[in-house]
Amino acid sequence: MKLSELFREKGVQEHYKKGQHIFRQGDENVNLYFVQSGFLKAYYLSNDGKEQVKSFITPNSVMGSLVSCYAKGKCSFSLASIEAATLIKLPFSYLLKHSQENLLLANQLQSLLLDLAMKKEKREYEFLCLPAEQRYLQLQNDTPELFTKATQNDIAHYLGITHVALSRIKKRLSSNSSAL
Amino acid sequence: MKLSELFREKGVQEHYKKGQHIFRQGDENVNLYFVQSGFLKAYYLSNDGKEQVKSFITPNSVMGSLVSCYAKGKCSFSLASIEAATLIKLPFSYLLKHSQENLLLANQLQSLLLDLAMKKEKREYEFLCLPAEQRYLQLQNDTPELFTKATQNDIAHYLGITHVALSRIKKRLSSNSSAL
DNA sequence: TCACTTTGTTAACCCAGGTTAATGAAGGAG
DNA sequence: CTCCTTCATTAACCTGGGTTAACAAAGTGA
Repeated sequence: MKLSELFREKGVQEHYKKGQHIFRQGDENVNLYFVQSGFLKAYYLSNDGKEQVKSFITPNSVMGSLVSCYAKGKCSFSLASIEAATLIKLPFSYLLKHSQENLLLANQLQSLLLDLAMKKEKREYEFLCLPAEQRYLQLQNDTPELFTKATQNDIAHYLGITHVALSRIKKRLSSNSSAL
Repeated sequence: MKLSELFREKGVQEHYKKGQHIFRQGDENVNLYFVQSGFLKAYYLSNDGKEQVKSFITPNSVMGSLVSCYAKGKCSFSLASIEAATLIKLPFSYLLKHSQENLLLANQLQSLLLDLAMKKEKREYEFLCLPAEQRYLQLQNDTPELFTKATQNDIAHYLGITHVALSRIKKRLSSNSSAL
């Protein structure tokens, strides 16, 4: 059995309107979600009530709170749709159980996790080694489609800055490039 | 077969002196390392030659460059010992191959990856949502033993700041606490 | 149509942290 | 012991980004 089959056969399709939440920080949510269509953002609310964007989620990816799914904690972030979305919901335990008796599935979960780990490693690198301006350029390069869907505010919070700082960066970049 | 057995039976023990490198950024290194003893740091050299610490590695953990092991790229960071260390080296492909036919091993690799993913998620959260001072306090809380082994410089670079800024933070904290 | 909300830009002011450099303490190596 | 290197602290100066607020543009709804 393949992962996609498991989602198709055992998962439940759900529709979300723009701006709706799939789950909220503090919830217990033990599901994985496969994104069929739409556009999501995962974000943290910090202690002082400020929003910081953990990641944007595009179609054909799998999303969920590992801490809640796997470590039986509460979701450390919220998941909401930026664009009307269709998801397939599947309890993580279901996948875990099947992966304990099905090698193909176990290996698919493995490569999912390996890809996730490498993505997170990249983000860690960017926060450690690149200034905000460079992170902005990287993002433009890596996922240009994001700029048509997310607000400047969300993009800034993904980069770890405010929308005011992002606006300044854009101005700086445009004046530099025109000066060349 | 368990993961620990695989390391014990198929791995090669290696000894490193303080300050020695296990691999360097740009190398191809397809091994996983199990840390028997010692203390390591993984660090990036950014374009302008500055060092940033990706992570500290304590005994009983497994370390390696996923990008090099799994994605067949070059190591994106260097791995060096801070304290004399004994490691067991095992090609990642070996683990991957066996995990494709051995469920127990596949599930152990899985939980290794899940733990890694959660650790990285925590770090991402800290960079996004916490100021340097808070990150410092967290680190003190999470791994106090680190402060006896790593230099202020390494700790600062792990926090994403310079050792000068770290010194200022410490001063700020000590004067605040004495004022209470 | 007009009112209201959301979004993006810009300015003014402030502060945390970067940079550079001086100083001192600690620890080898000879 | 002396020299030299590594490590930590501190000061002076500068800059990028946070904060607040004003303003304009673009939706959105009644």
